[in-house]
Amino acid sequence: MVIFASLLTVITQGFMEKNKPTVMVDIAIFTVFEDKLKILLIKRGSEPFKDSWALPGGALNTVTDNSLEEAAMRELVEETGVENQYLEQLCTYGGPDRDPRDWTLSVTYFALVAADEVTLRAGTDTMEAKWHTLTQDKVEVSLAFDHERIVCEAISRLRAKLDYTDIAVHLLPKEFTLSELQRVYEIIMQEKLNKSSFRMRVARADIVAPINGKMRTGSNRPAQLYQFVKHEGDRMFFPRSIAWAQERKK
Amino acid sequence: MVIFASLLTVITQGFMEKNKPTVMVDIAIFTVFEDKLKILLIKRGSEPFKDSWALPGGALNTVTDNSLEEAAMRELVEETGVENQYLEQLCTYGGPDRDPRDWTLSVTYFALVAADEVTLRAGTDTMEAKWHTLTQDKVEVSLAFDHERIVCEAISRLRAKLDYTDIAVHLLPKEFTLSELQRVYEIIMQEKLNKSSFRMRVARADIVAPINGKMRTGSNRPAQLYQFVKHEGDRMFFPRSIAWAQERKK
DNA sequence: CTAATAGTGTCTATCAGACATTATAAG
DNA sequence: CTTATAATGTCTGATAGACACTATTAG
Repeated sequence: MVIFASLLTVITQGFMEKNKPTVMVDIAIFTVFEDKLKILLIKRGSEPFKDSWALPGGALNTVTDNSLEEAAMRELVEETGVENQYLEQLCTYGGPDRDPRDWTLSVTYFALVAADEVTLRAGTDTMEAKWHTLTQDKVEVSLAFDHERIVCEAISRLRAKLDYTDIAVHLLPKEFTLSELQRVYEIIMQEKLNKSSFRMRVARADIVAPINGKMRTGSNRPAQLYQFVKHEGDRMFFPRSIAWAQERKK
Repeated sequence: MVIFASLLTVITQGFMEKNKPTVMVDIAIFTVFEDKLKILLIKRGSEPFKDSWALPGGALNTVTDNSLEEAAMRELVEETGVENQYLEQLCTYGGPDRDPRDWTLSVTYFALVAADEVTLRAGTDTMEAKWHTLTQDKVEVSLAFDHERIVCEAISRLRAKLDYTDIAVHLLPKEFTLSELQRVYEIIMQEKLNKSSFRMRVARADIVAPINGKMRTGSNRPAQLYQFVKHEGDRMFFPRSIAWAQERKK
């Protein structure tokens, strides 16, 4: 009986090994321009979900990919043409019904790119890549698979991290003013922030440095240009969180 | 024996199929007792890493598992005998060298259980489950695969979330005193916390409620017993983070 | 009484937010 | 001059941390 049971186990495991899930790597790539948070989507050229929009991604290939991060970075560079961008693992989703073809597992990432450095991959015969505006955390088009949920999760993470880290600098060009940085925070947080508080916090966090003598000119007082200063762990911890403070207002 | 051999062939062929990785679900299960943070480890009964300790886990079964979460929860219940514990996805690791047998992908979770509710699975012939004390974020035994890295990541996440959420209540029995709750925080944060500040924050967060009339007695002033109050989203956001405050001291 | 732990009160430094004020450009 | 935006200053309320203090049990 014991032998029979263990045999069953082996058989089951045998089937299981054969029935591995298909593993995908999908990325939510964000940028900010036109005063809006944007996400990069790909129009699907084939079934399932033909003509729907989806997150850039692809199947993991164990022969060519040496890590998940590498697979994600490859996809990111392929789509945006930009290397060394901010990339962070998000969540992993799995289930039998995510894709009608198979039990699939998606390891999702989220990436931040500066709009001015991106050159979208030329639209091929079947695939079209396009920035979509996020309004109330949603795009206007319907998304393939469970990608809508992934987008929500990605925005939620982005907003959470914005509150206690410096990652917003990755959305800006190499040189930027503090007002521009604050504007990015406001666009993503969907809240107006206090100028002096914001500046004090940014100064304390020590993540930007003025570029001596360089100013952004216009028909008003010129603004000091800053650049991002790399930090080990590149985190800036705010002593109080912006989100909490705003929570208190209600 | 012949049956075994042919089954092995099937298994091997399964591995080769379509360049898919083998998918594992591993869990870092924490508890607190004896004034120490503990993690549940399993002694491996077979190669590779025979006799090393590893995180509880197993291969994802696409035939029986309907989601990753379900697979993780099954593993958690199997090991601890406790249902409905705190379970959260951690990270996903993948690479060709994590396991000598195959390109593997581990979806890792972390779980919190109350020590008094756990009954460790009876040790079978080959597997032994045991709580290991974490000292300086390390166990005294060597871990299989890249599980040491996963444990580090899990502790780091636990500590981070402790700072702005209420998850520590999941490490305590159903009834507890505020001093006990504070002690759990101190054990994990490895810092002594201020009593009045801690109590004010806990009170404001509104996540525990006194159990009317119930007191813990001893050879000192009796302490009010509290119970956990479920909250939607079950998060308590501290207006200032404990960690930051302590960062400032240096 | 003492010992031990529970629980509260007071003071201080710090910080976010609100709002005002000054600075510097173009036209 | 006006307009626009940059940048700084001032005041207030909230709060974490330090530390002292009171409360309540057992023995």
